[in-house]
Amino acid sequence: MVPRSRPRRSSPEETRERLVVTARVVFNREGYFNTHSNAIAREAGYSPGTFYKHFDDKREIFLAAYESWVRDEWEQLRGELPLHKTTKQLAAQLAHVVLDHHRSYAGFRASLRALIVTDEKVRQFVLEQRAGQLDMLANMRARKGLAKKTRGEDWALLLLMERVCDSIASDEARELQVKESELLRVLERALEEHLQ
Amino acid sequence: MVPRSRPRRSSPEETRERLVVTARVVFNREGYFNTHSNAIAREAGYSPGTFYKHFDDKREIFLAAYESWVRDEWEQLRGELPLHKTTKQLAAQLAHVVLDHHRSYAGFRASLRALIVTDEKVRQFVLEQRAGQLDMLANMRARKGLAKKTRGEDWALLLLMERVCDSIASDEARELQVKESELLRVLERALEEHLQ
Amino acid sequence: MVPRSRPRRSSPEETRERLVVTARVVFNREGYFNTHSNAIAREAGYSPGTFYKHFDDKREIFLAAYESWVRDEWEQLRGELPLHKTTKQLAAQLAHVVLDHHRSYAGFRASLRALIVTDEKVRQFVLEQRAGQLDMLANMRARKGLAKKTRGEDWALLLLMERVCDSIASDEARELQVKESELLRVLERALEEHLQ
Amino acid sequence: MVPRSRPRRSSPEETRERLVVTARVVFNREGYFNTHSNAIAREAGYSPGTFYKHFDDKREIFLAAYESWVRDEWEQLRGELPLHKTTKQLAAQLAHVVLDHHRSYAGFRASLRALIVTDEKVRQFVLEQRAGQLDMLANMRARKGLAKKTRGEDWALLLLMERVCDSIASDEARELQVKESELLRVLERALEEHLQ
DNA sequence: GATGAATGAGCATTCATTCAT
DNA sequence: AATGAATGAATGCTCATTCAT
Repeated sequence: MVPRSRPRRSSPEETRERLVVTARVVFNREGYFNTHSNAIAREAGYSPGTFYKHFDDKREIFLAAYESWVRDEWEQLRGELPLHKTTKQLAAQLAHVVLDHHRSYAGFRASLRALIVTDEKVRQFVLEQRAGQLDMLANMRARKGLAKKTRGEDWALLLLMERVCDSIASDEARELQVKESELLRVLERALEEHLQ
Repeated sequence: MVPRSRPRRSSPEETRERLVVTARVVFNREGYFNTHSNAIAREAGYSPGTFYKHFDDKREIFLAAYESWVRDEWEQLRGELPLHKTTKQLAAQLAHVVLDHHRSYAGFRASLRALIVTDEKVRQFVLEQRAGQLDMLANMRARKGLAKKTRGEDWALLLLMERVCDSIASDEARELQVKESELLRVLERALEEHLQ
Repeated sequence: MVPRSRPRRSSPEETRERLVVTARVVFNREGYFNTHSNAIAREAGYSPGTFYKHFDDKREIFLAAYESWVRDEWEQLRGELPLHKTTKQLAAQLAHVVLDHHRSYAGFRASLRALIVTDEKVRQFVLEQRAGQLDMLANMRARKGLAKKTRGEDWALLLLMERVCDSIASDEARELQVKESELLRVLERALEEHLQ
Repeated sequence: MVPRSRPRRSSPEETRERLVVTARVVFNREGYFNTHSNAIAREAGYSPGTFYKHFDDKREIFLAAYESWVRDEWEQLRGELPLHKTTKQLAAQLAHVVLDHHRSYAGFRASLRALIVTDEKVRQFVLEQRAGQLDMLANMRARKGLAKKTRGEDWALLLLMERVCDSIASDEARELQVKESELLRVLERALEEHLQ
């Protein structure tokens, strides 16, 4: 809530970046529908006017925040891929990276799901990301000469990972007395089987 | 959009029921955050005042609508359980029932996910439903003398079903060129394995 | 500034009328661009929401106020026409009626002139009123069997009346040490000549 | 809309002049209330800061623009006075010059009328201009030994000219199917009679 | 002299909720 | 039981103006 210290005057790019970073935090904490453009600006240390210099509306900064989050995740995933030898290790690492990301963005992701239904632009944007993930998975298996899977099997794997990670990240699992370790093992096994 | 015809005066129960049924439709169509309490009242053929005679606020009718939807689903699931002999048939039927429900409530469910994060009451309510589902699954396996599974495995199965059905129901899968039949087969296989 | 007393609940028509009457007063006093929709509502004794129940925006109530003013003027003019015998008397009366109206709406009229340029809807609306006035003038002369005048001469007469009345009504004339009586005499003479 | 090319640094007088010239154009095109100070600066090729180095506020540059326009008109009128012999020719020329000016500033003038009511400084400034016009007219007749007219008659003449020219310049007359030539003839006749 | 990022008071508008009828 | 006019706090957004560079 306390305005971050910042230089009194900076480049538009820095300002925009600061706003996006703050938006990630605020959307995640409060949800899209409880977050007001003025609140993002204030928490980033700016006034309402500055927000509207950089974004037409709340939806626009939400998409920017989503993009920035997806970019982060992909970068980390790409970083992990070449590092590990055994399928088992790779599966464990991938599950770990994805879970880590979901942990930071559980609240953000919940709003995302609601927006997809309502907002055509968000829907399109997310679909593109998803298509990219599907293709990456297929390529990975192809490059490594692994067993064929249908696109449906790939998609179901991604959905399982997404939903299980959301469940852990949002504390839902814990409150249902479900052990995180059991869930992670399910994920790792599913990944392993897929990458065999 | 057109107000339904209704008797000018009726019992409180009928009025409440009419409002809940309308709310299911409207929330599903527009999402929670785009639905205005006056709009529900109007579409049900009542005035705003009547709405607030029956519900303290918008959240309350949302929960009532959710409850009514869950009740419907359970009734149908319970109806299917005794009817089928082979595990395979049962798995197929369960997947079918769940998918059917998700199809009618894709929009509703998206709002639900966003509300869970924001609204403690909604969160509690949903958690109770989920706990019930988990227990039912464990009981089912126990009654039939099936192989033991961890609670984590059960929960992962429910999450997979939920998320896959949402993906089909919201057209997400189709737009990603994923075949519904492939997804359904994944679901059925997972269910079968679980109920063996 | 003090909210007018009003029944706690009344018909939409009465509310709308009260808002329009207040708008006439406020627009006239403050000018269109200094008048805020909330201020109209407040001064009429209502809240902001009530304003937007009846009007989409400020422009809409401005047009309603203009229409109501024009209607008043026409009614009074029509009332005068049959009453007077000599052309001289008629001319004096018409000048008097028009001046009276301009006196109450000097401020309103100034905004009107600015809006005509900017706002196409206002422009169209005013043009229709003006066309009506021109036709009325021609008809009047025709019915009384008076000397023919060109449409340009008619229009120039109306413009003279309008502008002179505005000048008196806004105190502009007085501040330029121009005697109101001299201006009125010019008007009456121009009218007389026209109606001869 | 395109910023004019200009030297990176210039004298304060040149900068101010450039801003005023741009302001005339923009105010005329968009109206006072739709013109933003930043837009004037940008269109003149300067930044907002520079604007406020030269003008305390928007009103000040509006007055400067008005003054510059009045100065132009007077210069042209003074240029015409000595050139023509017959009263008829003079009347025609004066009408022509005034109409020409109104044609370029129809939009500007509409805002002016609205501001006069609201803004005391504008009101005073305009009144001074008007007083000057009245005096010039009286002097003209005196110098030429023409028939006496009351100040009211003079003022009515100026108002007629102003309003008729506005009506032509703003296309109002044309849209009412009033012929420009008929209006001009009315003006010329009124002027002639006045200068006889 | 010029910049332009930043400001923030202020206005337009919405919608969940109330209460007199 | 039902009405629906009215509410008003809350939010989105603008734009004249400032000031550190």
